[in-house]
Amino acid sequence: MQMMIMRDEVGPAWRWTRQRKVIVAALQGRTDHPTAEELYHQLKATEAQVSLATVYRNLRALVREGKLRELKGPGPDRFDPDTSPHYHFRCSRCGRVFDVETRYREELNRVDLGPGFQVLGHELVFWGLCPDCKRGKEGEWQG
Amino acid sequence: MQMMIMRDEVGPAWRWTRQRKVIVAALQGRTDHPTAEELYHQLKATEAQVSLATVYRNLRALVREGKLRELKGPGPDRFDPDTSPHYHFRCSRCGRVFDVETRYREELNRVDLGPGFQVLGHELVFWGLCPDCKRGKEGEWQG
DNA sequence: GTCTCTCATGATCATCATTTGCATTTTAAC
DNA sequence: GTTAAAATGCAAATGATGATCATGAGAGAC
Repeated sequence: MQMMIMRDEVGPAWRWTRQRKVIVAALQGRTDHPTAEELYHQLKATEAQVSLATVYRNLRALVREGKLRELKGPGPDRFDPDTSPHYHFRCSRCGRVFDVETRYREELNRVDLGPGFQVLGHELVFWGLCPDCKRGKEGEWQG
Repeated sequence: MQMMIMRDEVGPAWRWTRQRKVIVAALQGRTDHPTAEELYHQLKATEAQVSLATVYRNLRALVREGKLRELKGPGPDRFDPDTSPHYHFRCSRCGRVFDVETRYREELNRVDLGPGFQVLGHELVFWGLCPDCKRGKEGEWQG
């Protein structure tokens, strides 16, 4: 299911370049929230070379337009092509990020933090050990 | 209410140096989750000078020992002397971080993310406009 | 107090993630 | 095709943070 990314007209004209197509396609092709660097390496292996700066520039641009989510945390930023409301689990051992579902989204969206605070959204991140790392407790780190 | 920070004996001996006293006191004296740099500037103004490297070293050391919390996000890390369970609100405009309370902590601690996942904790961060920034929507950024 | 052994500090340099400047190439529109 | 604005690639610049290493300072033994 290849979801097209369109662009509402704001700011300078948007050009659908070869690099942008490749970057978006690569990101949408995986569900593991890669870093810019990881995406860059993937593309480098392809015939469709893209510079690291361009990967960063385009990922940030897409985030600015709300087409991607940017996940902060220890280590480099990760990017999530799924902008629908959902939460994440970060493995403390291998650093990988997984999607998770909970039933609290509606409630948390309505939280009142007191007078004067305008809440526009929230992030919920669980952390612990992922199945792989829990199983191989004494083993090696998996990238 | 000046809370003492003690240390359980693990690793090399802990020396209660002048710099450590000053850093901890400065951090506990504020509730606004400062960055290492902000803390450094505050101390620089004092007669009790401390190098930036030492500020970082000691903040990280205290985090490692669970005496402080480290808040990730856009911009440099912030530090919270309050390690009791609570959540945060980050102003998208000025970047400041505020403490918030919700009634979901117990429930969220018990969330089951599926077989194999060992959940050790979670972070919940709300974002939006703080009272100051909401009021002065067209004004300047406040640091 | 003072000796001494570690550990901590300060200053600088190194690194990692990311951004930016700029000359060159592409795209989208005519 | 021509053309102007926008995007790219590369390299150098940043910003936040960690590491190195010679020097300084706690803390316990005497």
